[in-house]
Amino acid sequence: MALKFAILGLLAESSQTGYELKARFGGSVGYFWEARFQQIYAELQRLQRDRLVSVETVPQRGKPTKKVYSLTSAGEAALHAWLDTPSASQPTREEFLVKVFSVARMDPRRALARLKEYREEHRRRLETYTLIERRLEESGAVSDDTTQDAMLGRYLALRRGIGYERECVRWCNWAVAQLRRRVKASS
Amino acid sequence: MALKFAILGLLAESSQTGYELKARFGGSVGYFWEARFQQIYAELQRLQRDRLVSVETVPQRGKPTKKVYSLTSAGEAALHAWLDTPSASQPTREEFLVKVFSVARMDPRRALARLKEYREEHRRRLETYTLIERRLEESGAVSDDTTQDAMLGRYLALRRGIGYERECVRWCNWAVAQLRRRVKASS
DNA sequence: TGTAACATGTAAGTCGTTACATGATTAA
DNA sequence: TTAATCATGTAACGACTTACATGTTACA
Repeated sequence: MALKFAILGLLAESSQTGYELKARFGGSVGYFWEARFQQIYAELQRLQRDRLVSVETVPQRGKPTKKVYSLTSAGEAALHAWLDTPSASQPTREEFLVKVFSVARMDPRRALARLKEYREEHRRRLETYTLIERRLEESGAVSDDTTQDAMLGRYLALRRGIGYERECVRWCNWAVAQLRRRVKASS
Repeated sequence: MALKFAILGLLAESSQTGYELKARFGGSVGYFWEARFQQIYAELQRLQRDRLVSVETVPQRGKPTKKVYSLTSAGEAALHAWLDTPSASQPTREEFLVKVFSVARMDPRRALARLKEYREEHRRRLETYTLIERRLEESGAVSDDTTQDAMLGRYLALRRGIGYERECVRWCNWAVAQLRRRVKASS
């Protein structure tokens, strides 16, 4: 469901091809809902079948012919209806935490290594997000006080991403300390 | 993949039936990987086929016959191998944040209502988790300083859950303030 | 008499991943 | 000539959801 509406949401901003949508996913909704080309193309076909988007085939010189998708009024209505529906609480799925759950079965040194890898991954994400935030702020589009209408969703989502990654790294630091004690105790 | 090893991890603690596993999922790994009965039963059949678990059929009086599953040595080896494999970074999937991304398309008042529902959901979860933590601490099994070996994974995961929900609620509060300004501006 | 807890499944369908497949243009 | 960017797909498979299906005992 979410992919469908992530696409409709992006098409509401501007008509574009599947290829362009894939690129837009990175740097926007993609932080919270990734998708591969195959999935996007398949979804676009379904959306077209259901008349939520329309297509225009545009031949190009020097490049392959592309299909530009646009939101139809039915698509806009569907998007609005979905946005205004309370979200059913969805299960959290964090593979790494499933591993953490069995950490007592591991050699503490190796567990520590895995945990540090995880921390690095999230440190990098945090860095990326804060960089994007800085650029947005410098461009004057957003700030804590005033945010351009069109940027609001992007900004709110970005701040959530930053908060999430920051908290994640903080937990990692604490967990690393917990495991270090165990390494000492076992040596 | 994760479900498979979540089950193996629980069976490593003690042999049990699919029905019991489902119950154990709540209050433990279930915070980070939920599963329905159907999925657990199906997975157990696959694990049995692959000799990672063994089964004993136990007739009961007063209750239906049950199948008690145990980890085999092959199952233990598979669990350890998985635990010690670096986790590939997995995509985040948060449906609500996909909605947030399109918030500029909504009436601010309605957006505020949806956001508050989301906040309530996470407030409740936070409350549940902190209650569980308090009970664990009172039982003497865990603390910031010393944690029983068998409890370590449970405790680390729980603290992650608490951190996540707390940060989520904090973001909601900030986002509510942002939207409130928009409601005022539009009235 | 009904419902909650115990106990286990099948079948159909959706969502997502991995692998396979094609082909043009541009810049190094 | 090699890689990157643009551009779009199919097919097989695995993970997960929803709906359907069955039967016992204990307790209110």
